[in-house]
Amino acid sequence: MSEESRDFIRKMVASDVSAGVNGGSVATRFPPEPNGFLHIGHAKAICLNFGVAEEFGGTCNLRFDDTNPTTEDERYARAIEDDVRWLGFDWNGPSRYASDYFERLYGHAVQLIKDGLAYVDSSSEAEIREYRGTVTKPGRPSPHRDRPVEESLALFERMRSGEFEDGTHVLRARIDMAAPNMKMRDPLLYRIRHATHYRTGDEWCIYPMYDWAHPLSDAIEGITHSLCTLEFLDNRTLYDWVVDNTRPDIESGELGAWQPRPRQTESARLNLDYTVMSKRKLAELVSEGRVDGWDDPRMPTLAGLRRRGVRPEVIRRFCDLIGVAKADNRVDIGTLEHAIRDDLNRMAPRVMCVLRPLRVEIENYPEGKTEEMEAPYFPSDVGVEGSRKVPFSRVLLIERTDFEQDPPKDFYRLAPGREVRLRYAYLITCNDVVRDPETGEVVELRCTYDPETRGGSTPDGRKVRGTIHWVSCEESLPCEVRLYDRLFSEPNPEEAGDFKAYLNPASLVTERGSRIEPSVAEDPVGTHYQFERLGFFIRDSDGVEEGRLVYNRTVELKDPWARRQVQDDLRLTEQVIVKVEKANKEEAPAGEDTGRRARDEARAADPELAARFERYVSELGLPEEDADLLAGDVAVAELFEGALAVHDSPRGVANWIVNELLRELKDKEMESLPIGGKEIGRLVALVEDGTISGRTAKDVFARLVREGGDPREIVRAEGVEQISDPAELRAIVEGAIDGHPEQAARYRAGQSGLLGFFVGQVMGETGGRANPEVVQRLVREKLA
RNA sequence: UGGCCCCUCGUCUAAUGGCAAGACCCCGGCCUUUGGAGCCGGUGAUCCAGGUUCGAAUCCUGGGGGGCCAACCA
Repeated sequence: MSEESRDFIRKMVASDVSAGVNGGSVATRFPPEPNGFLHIGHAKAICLNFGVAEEFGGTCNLRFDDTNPTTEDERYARAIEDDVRWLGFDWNGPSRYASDYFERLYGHAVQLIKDGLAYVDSSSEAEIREYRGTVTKPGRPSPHRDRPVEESLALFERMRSGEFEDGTHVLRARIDMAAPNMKMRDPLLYRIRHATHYRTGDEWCIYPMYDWAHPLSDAIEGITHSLCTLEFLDNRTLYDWVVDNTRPDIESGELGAWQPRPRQTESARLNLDYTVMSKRKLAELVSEGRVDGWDDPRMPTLAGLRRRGVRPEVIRRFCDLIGVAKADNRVDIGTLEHAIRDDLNRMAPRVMCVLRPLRVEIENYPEGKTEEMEAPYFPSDVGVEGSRKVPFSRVLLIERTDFEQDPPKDFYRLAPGREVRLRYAYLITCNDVVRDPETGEVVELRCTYDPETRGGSTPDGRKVRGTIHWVSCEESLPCEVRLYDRLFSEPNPEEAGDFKAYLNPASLVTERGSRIEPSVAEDPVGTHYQFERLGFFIRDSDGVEEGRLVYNRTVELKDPWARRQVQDDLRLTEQVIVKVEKANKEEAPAGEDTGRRARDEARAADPELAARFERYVSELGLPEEDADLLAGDVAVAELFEGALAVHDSPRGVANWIVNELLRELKDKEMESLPIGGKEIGRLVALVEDGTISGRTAKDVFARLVREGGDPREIVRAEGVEQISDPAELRAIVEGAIDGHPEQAARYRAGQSGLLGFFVGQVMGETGGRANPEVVQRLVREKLA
């Protein structure tokens, strides 16, 4: 990961480390549920978790989140371990299992009941749903919500001992049935499930839910940074609740005293064009036989990608390329393909294979003669040494698509009367075309070769544009070639209804009559090749027992000619459409201002607030919008008036409160701020009388919010008074200009946006003390 | 009583309030015994409207658009 542009997670971890949070240690975890195979979306999570641990000298655990006995299986756990190792990562210590913590989790639950924070609910599933309310309707308390602690304790114990049927009781956290965040409406912690767990067998018949098991597992393992995907955002509040309401030693000690204290951070999951990433949907494709197992080369699973011929370093590189952020995304499959080609181009030896053979007889080449043509494994620009011999004889096979009876414009392969180069061999000219008398299909070409061009060179210097691949009819080996393409024909198959309706019928085309040069005969399964002019391929495990050769296409070569043939370049038309749509997009009608409505209601309920609003507009002359914000909340209004008491500048003070203070109040209460109106007033006064620059004021404000104090004192102590004297600034301005001659030239050439660049330089140089207006004038003068 | 998150070239990701950058894709050109690779160049973006500021992709307000949450799944 490059120094200069780190993603927001790495920035956060870096800042935690340097601030000494958790003693500066970093511990992450990758927590899959063993209920399916890992896919490339998991690879993104793996690269993130292991990558962060590596880069900050921390550790990363592998933990199986196996709290649902009905879906999980040992074979998935082993396959996941294999996949993580294959990707090139090694986890900290042994694999961990949430199921190893069942006893401890149970103990924490018992304590939670004792603390009055959980209860056994004996409602039915339907009742619980009913009582939970909806996103717009608050929930109602369950009739069992106030069950005595002893009763819940006894019931919970009996749940564990197996006395109850599935679904008869659950353990719930007692939080808030009316919480706007649905996750906080008394979430379920345990359910009864009489099922055999693949690890704990029949030892348990109650199983913890994700929201209970996950934060506690993190806390138990000493995880510092619990990284997950965006859909768990709402769960974070509950995550923190669990951590804050449990104790490391269960019964004694301080609530939430976990050390380190794990923090959850969410980032966007990966979506890839032309495939699906949901485990459920992938499982469906497998179970319905739409694909040939989890490792079908069309699957986005790591097992599938591996069999397709994608190397682990490619997947890591791909994860690097796509980055980590919070915006929903859908990554172009081309980015993956680029990474694959980039890798294979450098490591895959070139060989020749003819997919759909067309017979070519060289009429002037002696019958029975065979020559060995020397063919390098890599083109010179790759720089890898090595070569093999390719047998050449009178009867050859070339690609059917490399011949055209009536060649289109710019076609420079074989056609009647045309000459092409056979790669590493001779130049040949097509003299005659033999057709099937019945069907008229071309079955054979009659050609002559130029003996002077052995190896493909032209001693006379003539230019031959076309070079095609070939094999000897006699010496080549029969093989099967599987041409894989994207699984779906739609970029986003999940978008509309039944994703299976968009399965690409041509996602696998099998060529059974292909022929390959003999040099590959003994190569093991998993050998990568570039079949010249066709793409990258890998030898598949199928057929080895019978000695058959089977190859999977990993990815095609970039092929502008083929692209041109496929007239409708989808991406291009899509681009045009998007642009047109953008241009035609009408201004949407404005909706209701819900914030304003809330504040209007507050004023309707509080005549004094309403009076303030009126006064701000009529007496103070504030714009209605500002007055609305200032007089929408009593605390804000009082702070405003407190500021006015020390500095009577309604507009200036209002601007500072509206634009700066309101930001601080977004996730904080007014009471928690160490400053009041007086400080704001004094700060604004310092700006308005020119004592400090606006920029310095923001620094001072940030400090005020952090630690309080008197702005005047801070300014004096720090010596950050504004510098407005041109004489004092001139040297600094000149220094900035002389230090950046290139920018100066560009500015003089008309790039006036660079004015800000120079002002920024001077501001930085002076620690924000320079008067920017003066600086701006000086820069203009100097560069005029 | 709904809450929360997100919005930068076609795509993905950068950018202390101070030069909108990189990669993929696409388009030219050079080179070429792969219509590959490589090299050189190019097109192309801050969702919108107000506000704050000397200066806004970034801060404030509002609007628009997208996403997540109402499993005894994770």
